[in-house]
Amino acid sequence: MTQASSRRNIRAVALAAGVSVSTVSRALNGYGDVNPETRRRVQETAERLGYRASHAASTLRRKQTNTVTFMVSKPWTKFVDPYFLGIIDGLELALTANGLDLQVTMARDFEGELDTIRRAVDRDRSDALIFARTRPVDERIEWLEQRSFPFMTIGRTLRNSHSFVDRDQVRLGRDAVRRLVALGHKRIGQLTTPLRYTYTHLTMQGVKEGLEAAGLPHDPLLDVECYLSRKTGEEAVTELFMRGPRPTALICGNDLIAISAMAGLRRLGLRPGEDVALIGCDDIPVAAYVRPSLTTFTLDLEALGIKLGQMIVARLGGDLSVRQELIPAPMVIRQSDCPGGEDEA
Amino acid sequence: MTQASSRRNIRAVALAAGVSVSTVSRALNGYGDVNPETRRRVQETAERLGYRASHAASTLRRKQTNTVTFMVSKPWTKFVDPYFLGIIDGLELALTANGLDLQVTMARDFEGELDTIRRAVDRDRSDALIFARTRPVDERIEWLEQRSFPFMTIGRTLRNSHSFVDRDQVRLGRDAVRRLVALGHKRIGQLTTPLRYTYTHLTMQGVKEGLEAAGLPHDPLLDVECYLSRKTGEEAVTELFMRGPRPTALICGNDLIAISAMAGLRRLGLRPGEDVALIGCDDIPVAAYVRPSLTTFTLDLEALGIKLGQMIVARLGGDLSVRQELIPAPMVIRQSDCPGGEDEA
DNA sequence: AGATTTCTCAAAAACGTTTTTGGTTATCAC
DNA sequence: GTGATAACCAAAAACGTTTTTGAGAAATCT
Repeated sequence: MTQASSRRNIRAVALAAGVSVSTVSRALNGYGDVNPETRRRVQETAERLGYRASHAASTLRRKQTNTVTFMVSKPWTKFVDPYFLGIIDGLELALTANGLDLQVTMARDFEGELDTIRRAVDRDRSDALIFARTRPVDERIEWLEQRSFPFMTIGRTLRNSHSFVDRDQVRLGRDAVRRLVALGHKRIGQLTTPLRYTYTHLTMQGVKEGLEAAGLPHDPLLDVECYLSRKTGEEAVTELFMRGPRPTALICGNDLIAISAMAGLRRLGLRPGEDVALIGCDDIPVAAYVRPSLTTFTLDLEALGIKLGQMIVARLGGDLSVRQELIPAPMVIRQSDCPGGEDEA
Repeated sequence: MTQASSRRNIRAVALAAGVSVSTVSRALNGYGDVNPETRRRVQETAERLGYRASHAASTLRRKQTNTVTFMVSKPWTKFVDPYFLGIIDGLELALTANGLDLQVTMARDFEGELDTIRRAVDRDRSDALIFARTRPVDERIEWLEQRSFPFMTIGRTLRNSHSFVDRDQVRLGRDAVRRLVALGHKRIGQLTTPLRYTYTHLTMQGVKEGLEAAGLPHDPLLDVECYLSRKTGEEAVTELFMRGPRPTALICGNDLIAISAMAGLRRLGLRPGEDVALIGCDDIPVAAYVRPSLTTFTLDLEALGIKLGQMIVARLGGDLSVRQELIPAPMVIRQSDCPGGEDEA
């Protein structure tokens, strides 16, 4: 009808190219059963008219959205951002290379996470889901496994029955201890990220293993959990140094904890990087510029994102195998990890 | 048919509730012409079956997606993340309160930006677009205006014919100068963000106005443009202090520039916050913890995001008026802006 | 009582694709 | 020359909604 040509839809293209609607579809989607010459004409016509297939209609008919959703939780938002965006970056690269769109969505709080997932899954808005900040027991994972909806996480759980990518936290913890022990430290404390997350426990496990390997005892009194919204490294240090035997070195759950801990040390009259050694994690942009510059662990976030994307692509391509990848996080040594421990001998 | 009840669609609900398909639709979407008792029964049935309307089908039929797209450009990614996520946070709040979904998408590079926009617009994937990092002449805006597709920006252009939200950069520049002048500084330099962006020019304009108001000359030799990926504050400071008359104070385009400039000053044997005053911008989390702690400008990002969301909601509700809002950025005074200028008298 | 309005809902059309089915023409083997 | 095969394409069904149209019943008015 006349409508067909006024709206910019597949019928308009068919009309203009002098073929049927189905031929246009096959031609543009690269299927067989279409003469090369016809295909060329159709493509040209579509180009000329500025036609692009409606995503909604196409999603409705095939039952796939060609979209992968990355869910970011608000509690994650404020402080660990570089972590987040670097991954997105690589992920997007791997997905678009395979004709998939990446979509980021956000959950306001922990309760909202499941809602957000439901909105994406039940309403057929995406083919697969990705999220991070996994917890030892994670109801999001249970929910998704139950409906066998494709998903992948950054981080592990206790059961680990699903596919994930994760930083090698245990090794990271061991490496930090080994470095500090080599520098002469004997009382090594931790300012940890929230215990709610699996990766905190894994790091702590690595630290414990490192201490054992060095023949040192693990004193739980030297560990403090930090919540960046409420308890910064500054406050944690104050608490830690007031309550008992003082550590000579601190392994910090992330760089912001480490940098704020420096401020706390100064308030106690201690010189970070001289009286007390510090090691951070994440290598945020300012880590190289603070004083003392921060020894920390870096991570190729884009590479992690790319790997993640490739796993998702394989999964959506029908590969149902469970893949679990650990990415090493190399230490970048700067100035905050000073020698220490002489005063104890 | 039997199919209708096996798939979880509107027909299944209609069947189970003993009403017609159209009644289910009207009942669930809150339209009139449906008996309260019937509506209750339908809602209950839908709930029981776990039914949610397919987004694709619903989008196809009404011609709206109920989705707003926020486009973030990769060049933005690496360094100014908190800025980005804070806004998203508020935006999402305002949108979901009005039944709209937020979707974030990413452009790999400057060329990719227009592609990304086209993908969202031409394929009917969203009802409105939001993006930041506007440039004085911005082809994205021209493209969207040409098709009168609803959009809103964070930041301005030269023409400013569209709706936007922006930080009051000019005032910010003036405030910084006023503060430094009051502290006795006479040679005030700038380490600016990339000149590609409008907001850089606006800040510089504010600085210029501030200098004029104080009766001080503006020496372009005191200004250096920084690209964080290549030229950090550290390198900019080195260049600046080698080439001529040295400033006694530096207004920095963002906090990371300021903090890396501190490192540059130290390399020259100067003490930041004592020999040279520094003012940053953005108030990133570490700003309070570096030494000297950084005087900078903060911004209620969530509030900005909320305002943005409300403007979008109004626009999609049919309000075509152009709205332009400037958000003040209060200065938070810490230690890096020391008195100065005595040695010049 | 008859006419008119209001209320409630069912039927069907439409949105723009993709995919299945089947038909026509050309090509080939015999 | 006939039958089979292959290549190409058109027609129509289907995806799951929303919205328009209109029909029947109940209530109200004259």
